[in-house]
Formats: sequence, structure tokens, C-alpha cells
Amino acid sequence: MLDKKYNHLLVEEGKYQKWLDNGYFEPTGKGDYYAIVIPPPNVTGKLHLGHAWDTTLQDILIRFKRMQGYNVLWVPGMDHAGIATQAKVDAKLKQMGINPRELKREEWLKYAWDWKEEYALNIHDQWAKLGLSLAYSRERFTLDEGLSKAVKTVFKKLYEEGLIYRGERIINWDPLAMTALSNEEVIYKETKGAFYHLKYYLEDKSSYLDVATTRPETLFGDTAVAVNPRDERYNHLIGKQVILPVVNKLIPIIGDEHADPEFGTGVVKITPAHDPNDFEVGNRHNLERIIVINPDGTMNDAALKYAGMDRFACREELIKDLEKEDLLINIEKITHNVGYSERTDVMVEPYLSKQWFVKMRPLADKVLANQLAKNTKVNFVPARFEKVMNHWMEITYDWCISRQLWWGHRIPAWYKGDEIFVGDQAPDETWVQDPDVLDTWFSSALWPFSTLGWPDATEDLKHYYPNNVLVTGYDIIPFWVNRMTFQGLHFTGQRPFKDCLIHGLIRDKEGRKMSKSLGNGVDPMDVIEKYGADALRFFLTTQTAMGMDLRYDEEKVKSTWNFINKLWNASRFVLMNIEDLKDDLIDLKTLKEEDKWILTSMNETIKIVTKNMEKYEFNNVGSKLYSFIWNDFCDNYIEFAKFSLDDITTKKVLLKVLTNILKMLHPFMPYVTDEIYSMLPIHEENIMISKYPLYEKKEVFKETYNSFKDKQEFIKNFRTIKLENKIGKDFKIKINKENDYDLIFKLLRIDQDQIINSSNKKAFKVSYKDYDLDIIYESIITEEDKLLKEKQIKSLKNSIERREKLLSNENYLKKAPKDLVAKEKETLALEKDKLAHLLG
RNA sequence: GGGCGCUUAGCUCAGUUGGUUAGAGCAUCUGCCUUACAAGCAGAGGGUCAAAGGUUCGAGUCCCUUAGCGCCCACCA
Repeated sequence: MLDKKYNHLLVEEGKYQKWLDNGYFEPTGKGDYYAIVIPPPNVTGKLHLGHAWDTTLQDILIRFKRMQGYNVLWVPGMDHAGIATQAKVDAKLKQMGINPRELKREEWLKYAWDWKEEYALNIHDQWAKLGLSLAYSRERFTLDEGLSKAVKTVFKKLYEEGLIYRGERIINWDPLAMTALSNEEVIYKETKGAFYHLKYYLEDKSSYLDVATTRPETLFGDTAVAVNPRDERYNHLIGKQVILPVVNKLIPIIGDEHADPEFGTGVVKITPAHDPNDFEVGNRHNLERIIVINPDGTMNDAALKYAGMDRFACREELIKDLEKEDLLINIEKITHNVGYSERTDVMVEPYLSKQWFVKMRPLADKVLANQLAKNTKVNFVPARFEKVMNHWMEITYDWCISRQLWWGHRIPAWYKGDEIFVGDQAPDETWVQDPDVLDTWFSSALWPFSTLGWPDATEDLKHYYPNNVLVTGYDIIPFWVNRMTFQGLHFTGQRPFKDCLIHGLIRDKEGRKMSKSLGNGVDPMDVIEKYGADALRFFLTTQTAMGMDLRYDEEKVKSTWNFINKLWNASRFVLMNIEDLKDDLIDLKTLKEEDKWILTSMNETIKIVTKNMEKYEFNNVGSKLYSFIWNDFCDNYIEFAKFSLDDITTKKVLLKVLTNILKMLHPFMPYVTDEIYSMLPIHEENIMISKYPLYEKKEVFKETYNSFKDKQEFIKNFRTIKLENKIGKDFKIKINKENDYDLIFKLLRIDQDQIINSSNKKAFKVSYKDYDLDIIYESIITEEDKLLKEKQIKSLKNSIERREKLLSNENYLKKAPKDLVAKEKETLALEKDKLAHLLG
């Protein structure tokens, strides 16, 4: 027998291990194939609420499809997370008193792998707490052997196709991590800065140009000053030279469209090695590229006496010196967008560097073309997110994939002088391998097929690719979804997944992003400890519409717990009364009207829930189940059932409805449903491998359902009138319209001896359709009551007037559906009836 | 600058292809210890659906304009 109160700690204990031991998480080998690959969490740390949300959505789909008989595979795995992990490992080493830079690459990697093992254990533990039914036999890690093979294969093929190249370009440089970054890894933030207006004197010193810059320290790398050729203020100067301040060398004044006459002073200094636009200008005019900053953000020898200073310290000193020499015109304070490294949060330095790039245009065009093909495109849910991907594909430019790190896939390229060899092994010992590794997202982009064994033609790949759905947050679309899509398309000729289910971000109660700096993060493990994984899962997945952000609100988790407690107690009641049940076959001929009503409602619920599960509309599933369980089953059917607990049909209906409730809830609440299900007198081996409920037409009784609803409506009216008129216990009843009042009287606790034929005392009329009776009771009507009654009369009159107008509208009668018109007429009759009663 | 989203009850959110008097949870008020559950039961109150206009017999829903908030992308030195 169940305890009196739901205890999530007891319920959830040991269940995950039991499921694992029974092999329930692994593909069954039977049924149609259905696959999801988990978005691999970084091995850097703990899972947060966003992970809990994302993975629960997937587990819901997997459990649902498994119960529907699919041969499901949910691939678990983790991501090595290059920069993030390397930074954490370095920090840990420093704490241990070890300077990571002094270690040999192999030594350092040993520490990193130890870190990975430790954190992988944490993540496994958290997946288990969440109840995720992952097929661990297929677990992968982005740096494991198979995935490394996939990465090398892709790199080599793209290189051979000319879609990967090595070149000198301006890239985003992170001076703290000392690595190149892709555009996606740069976050632009409004930052207070300044325009420093400097004097660049003409070579004859007759006058100067006002050159404004936000990064004066780059002037050491200036190799020209540009003006717009159409700018009449300056175009006569093109071809002349100016004196570069401090450096005191002559640089040319060039004419280039890049200089915008409308912006600033119209004169722009050109630093080809430290600005992407200037780099282009430099190419057009064959300018020298002078790098003035070291990889660590300090100035190099080109910065003369400032060499060795940090870039910002240099800026400060330089400005002081320029002021002394009267080369500073003024400092204009501005707020502008400055790029920061996503991982280290330091200001990114545009930097000339030799890196590996993926040529994006042909790959992106393939995606854009494929998205036009309805049957083979990636189908986003909600659909609006397709635009996010397509826009990215339209404007994308070459992807910088090399990273100056140790933690990652070593670039499979070897050099011998100017020669490059790309492949698994160096041709001979005279070749030297590129020391860099690949961007983490390069390997993640292959995840949907590399985890299934690609490039080998494995059985898993054959059956589970394309994946059925990918579930992730909208913030990951540029980093990951887009790249999986073009890589999948290019290497397998197919979309990586049919559907792409997009959810939002978790926010705190005030709507702010959860972040370390705000300290408003919530650890899902704490929530599970307090309210259980079932409550957390149901809360996370049923609160908002897909694609919307979610505010974490502990009160709501608490009320979800209450809902589970309600289910628990209802189950307790059912179990107490059906212990002796030997079979669950219901003889439809023995059904009472309340049985027919609940079975009809249950089947409608099954239909709606299944439909919404398939449309990924879990919020609708949640509210439908909530109202069916709480309102229909608990508040109504169980109350009716109390009058016929010795009836075998009642027992069987109780069992049937509870069984289906548990099954429909199971994908959301795996633990508590398993617990209760296993205690039912008749059940399958385990709920998670049981059959999902099907809509049974023979259990649907539309007519009885509708007439029974009238009865319930009447009961409600009775209660309202009784409460509003402050009617005590000693009332009498006079029946005005003959009908079956049996269940009504039982429920309202009206005894036979309360029923009389006539009375001259005050009577309150209660009626609904074919039910009509008087409550006879002496009562005191207060002013308040009168006001309330007047209010009701007024709103009824308004409603009647509105409806009469509607029903006299010929256009409406002509164009509106017939059954709707009939319903309106019926409602109008009821309202008129009600008004007559109120007016006495 | 371009794009997207949001604005519905005191709060947090639902609201399918337009179709009864717009729903839920929490909060509020009233009455109940009815033996599954007081973390409960039975009822009630509360919204001119951001503003204005349009299409329609009918608009929270479709179209146009506007305002506020938020996000993404691009970016001018």
C-alpha cells in the first residue's frame, strides 16, 4: 500500500539502476527506427537548468516513442569543449603550483584527460538523477577514436575539394587564451571608449589631417591614410604623404571607397595587420602589413619604446606623449560596440595570422537550396527559427577553424618548407605536424553521424540517420545547428535530422538570464533533492510554448509537486479498492453512465495528448493531463465511484483510467509513474516498456457523455445557489421536473426524507435543462446578496440581448456552421430560463 | 541599419485552421476536518486581450500603422 504522502526521495531511489540493469534504455531491435543524439554537454563542469530542460524534452520524446513501439536510440555523449576546458585545466594546474606553459604537450594532455574522466562521472551522475533513458552502449566523446577518424576524414576531403585552405587573414585573436576565434565566438558589447583625434602632418608640415581612431596603439602599424576619392575636401591630397606621429616616417595618402566622407573626419588611418577592413584596403593598394602586438596582448618591437607594454597601458602612455608633442587634437568620449571573447571575456584583438579556414559559400548554398525542398529540408519547430539559419547561410563567411590550443583534434596537416601534406600520417620523418587543433565546433558539427559510426557504413548509421529530431536552444543555432546542417548535407547527402526542436533560455524569476556573475543560478540537483526529478521535469516542459524563454519559479515547481501528490493520493484510493481484481476486461454492457462519461473523457484525452505529443506541444499535453486527472478523474469520477465501490465494473474502470493516466504521464514523470504502476494488481512488465494508450472508439459514448455533463452542471448550480443564499443543512427539496436524481442526491447528501411535495416557505429554484427543483429554506437576504443578484441579472440580460441580436443577423444564420447556430439557440433558451428564475 | 519575439486576470503563462460570455496555476474572498489527499474539497470575484485603424456575419487570433520591452545578426575607422 502507498504511504499517505508522496515522498519523492523514496520513490526515485534505486529506480534508475533498475531500468539500467533491465536494459530498458537500449534499442529493442523491434519496430521502426527512431533516433535522437544528445547535444553533448561540455566536460567543463556541472549541468545547469538549461541542460535539464533540453534533455528532459528529449527523454519525453524517447520514452513516448519507445512506448509506441519504436526501436528507439538516444545516443549519449560529451564534448571536449576546447578553450573552456583548457582554461579550466590551466587554472587547476596553477592552483596546484604548476605552470601549465612549462609542461610538455603530452604531460599537459594527461592532466586534461584526468579532468575529463572526473567531470564525465559528474555528468553521468546528473543524467541519472534526471532519469534520462540514454543508450549507454552507444556513448561517445568528441575526442574518442571513432570521432577523431570522422574529423580527419572530413578535413582531408574538404581540403582535397578545395573547401579547406590555409591562409593569412585578419582573425579574432583572444590574447588571454592566445588563440584564434571564429566570428561566432566573439560577443559584441556596448563599451565606453573614445575617439582619439590625432594630427597626421603633411610632409611639408604646412598643415595636418585630423585622423580619429579608437585604438591609437595600432598607429605603429599604419601604412597609409585613406580618404574617399570623391571627397572634395581631401581628394587633391591623394598621392601625397603624411608623417606618422611618434614613428616619424612617411606614409602615403590613398584614395579608397572604404573612407566614408560622412563618418567622423572622413580620414581614416590604415593598419592592414590589425583591422579586417584595413586588410582589404591594404590588399587593394599593396600596402605593407606590420604586426605591432604580440600574441599575449603586449606591444612588440614595432611599437618602439612601448615594446613590452600591455596594449592598454601603451594606449595610455602614447596618448600622454602625443599630447606633450601637441599631436593630440582632442579626445571624444563615445560608446561603441567592442568584441569580447565568448570564453575568456577579454577584448578581442583583430590580428593578422596564418590560420586554416573552411570556405563557406559553396557549403552554405547547398543548405539554402536544400531548405527549399519540403521533403528533405530541416524542419524547424517553431518554424520561425528556419529564418535564423537561412540568414546565417546567406551572410556567412569563411570559418576560421584552427585554434592555438592543445585540447582538441590535432590538425592532420604536415609541413616541409612551403609544402603542405594533409592526411593521417606524415609521408616521412622530415615533415612536421601543425601544432594547432581544430575548433571544437568542427567535431560537434559531425555529431549526428559521427556518433553512429560514420565514415564506416555501420548498421546504426543505416537505421538511425538522419536522426528524427534534434533538440536545442535557439542560442546554439549559429554555433551548432547550422554547421551540422551543412556538414551533414555535404558528407551524407542528407539533412542530419528531420526536425529541429528549438526551446528558449531559462531565466530567473525576474526574467534575467541565469549567470555566474549575477549569482542567480539554480542547480537542478538542488531542485531534485527538494521536489524530485518528476516535479522538475513536468515543470520545465509544460510551462511555456516551444521556443519561448522560461522563468524559473520555485512556487511553480512546488505546485507541480502538489499535482503529483494529488495523483499519489488518488492512486492510493484506487489501490485500496481494487486489490482483489483478477482481470481487467470490462463488460461494456455493465457500464453506468458515470463510467461511460469518464471513459469517453479518457479517450478524448488520449487523442488530444497523442496529437500534441506528436506536434511537440508539451504545454498542451501538460494542461490537458492536469485537468483530466485533477478535475475529471479525482474531483468527479472518484467521488461518483465512492457510491459503487462494490461494483466490479467500477473497480475495472478505476484501474483502466488510472493505468492510462500513468502511461500518459510516464514520459514526463518516469519515477512516480513506475512506482504506482508496479503496484497495480494487473500490469505489464514495466511501465516504460508498456504500450502507450490508444484511442478506443468502442469506449466513447458521446450521448451519455453530454447528458452526464448536464447532470454535473446541475450539481454545480445547486451548490452555487446553496452557498450564495447561505442555505444551512435543514433544507427541503421539491422536485419540479421528474428525472434521475439518484446520483445527484447522493453527491449532495440529500436524504429521501428531505424530499417533500409542497411547502409555503421560501423556495430557491435550481434548474439546468431537464433537471429542475426547489430548495425550500428560510433565509435572511442581505443587501449584499441583493446587489449580487442584481449584478447577475444585469449580465444575463446583456448576454441575452447580444445573442438575440446575433441570431437575428441573417448573414450569421447563412454563413455560420449549422451546429454552432443550434448551440447558440440552445444557450439562449437556457439563459432566458435562468433569468426567469432569478426574477422569481 | 536588418530581422525576430513579446505586450492577455494582482503575478507567471496558455490560447490549434478566425466561431458560445477569453482559460490555467499561484494569489484573493466565502463555506467546509465529506473516512485518497487541509500540500485538500465546494463555490465566487477579477481581463474594453498594449493603442488606433482595416478585412469579416464574427477578430486575442488575419492585414496596416504606432508605442514600450527583449533577443539575434551586421557594424564606421
